[in-house]
Amino acid sequence: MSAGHTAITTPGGTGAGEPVISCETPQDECGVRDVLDRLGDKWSVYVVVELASGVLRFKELQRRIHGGISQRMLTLTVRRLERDGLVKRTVHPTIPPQVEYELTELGHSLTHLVKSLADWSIAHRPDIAAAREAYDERAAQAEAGTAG
Amino acid sequence: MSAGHTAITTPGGTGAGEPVISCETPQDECGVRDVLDRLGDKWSVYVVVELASGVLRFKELQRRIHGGISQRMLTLTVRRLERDGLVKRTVHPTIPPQVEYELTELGHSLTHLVKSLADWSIAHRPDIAAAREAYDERAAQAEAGTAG
DNA sequence: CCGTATCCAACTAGATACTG
DNA sequence: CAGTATCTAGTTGGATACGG
Repeated sequence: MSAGHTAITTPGGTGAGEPVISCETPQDECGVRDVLDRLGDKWSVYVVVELASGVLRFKELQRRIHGGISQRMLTLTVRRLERDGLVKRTVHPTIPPQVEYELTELGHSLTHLVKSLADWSIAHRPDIAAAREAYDERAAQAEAGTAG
Repeated sequence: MSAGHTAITTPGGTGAGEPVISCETPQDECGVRDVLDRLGDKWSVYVVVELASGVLRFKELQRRIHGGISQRMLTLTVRRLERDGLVKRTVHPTIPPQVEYELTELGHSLTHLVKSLADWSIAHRPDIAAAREAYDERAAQAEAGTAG
């Protein structure tokens, strides 16, 4: 796991030991950008999550996500994931054609991260909601104060 | 850390114990979407990373990221982060004005996640690069085979 | 069934000019 | 210095029609 160009230090007196990400090439942000470019789009995470539980065919995958992903977007998404080696695509040359999707090992290793993300989100959702309310409140008041 | 509606199970014979994310409301993906909506844009992560090391003023922040974030985008980004309670904004009513940005506790707790993301990315970057090359190779060959 | 192609709407982001 | 406003370009995503 030799991280290479990532290091952790703890700033002054903040106490708890928050990680400070430092890298030789700050523009790359140590590669965080890479993962985010992969998962930051609208559907990739959904696909990974659904595939985490097993092999799925195209239509079935579409049905599960069915908050309503279009054929087009599902195709684009699985293609990208396949290209990145996160998803394996198996074509059975039957009639009608049958295509199965599953996570690769690499893809499975990602599910741990996704899990962390989910946990953090759930744990802090109330905090964020509160922060937003407070912010919007202040914004509204500032608006009122500025107007007139 | 009672996760609420996130659960881990291990599928059939895959072996290693990859997490399977399940939730009551699959459309929400257990809230993964939430974090990603926050970090998935082009600049948020950069800001969080830079702020992870300490307090920064607007201009300084812009300079550090300066792969080239515009004033506009930096403003929008820090505002969103502020609204979500990840960043604290302190205005010193001096002349010229001076505004300082720093991570809140909530923001700092996120840096751990970002770190994980970075680590994963760095660890698997070669795998992904290889997968891409292989994929593009295959695609090129398929192209050649189809043509003519 | 699985996918591609096309067209269109919405959003994100950059450049620039201007204000307090 | 910090921020807003405007205008424009690029990208993403959805609907639909069609092809293997």
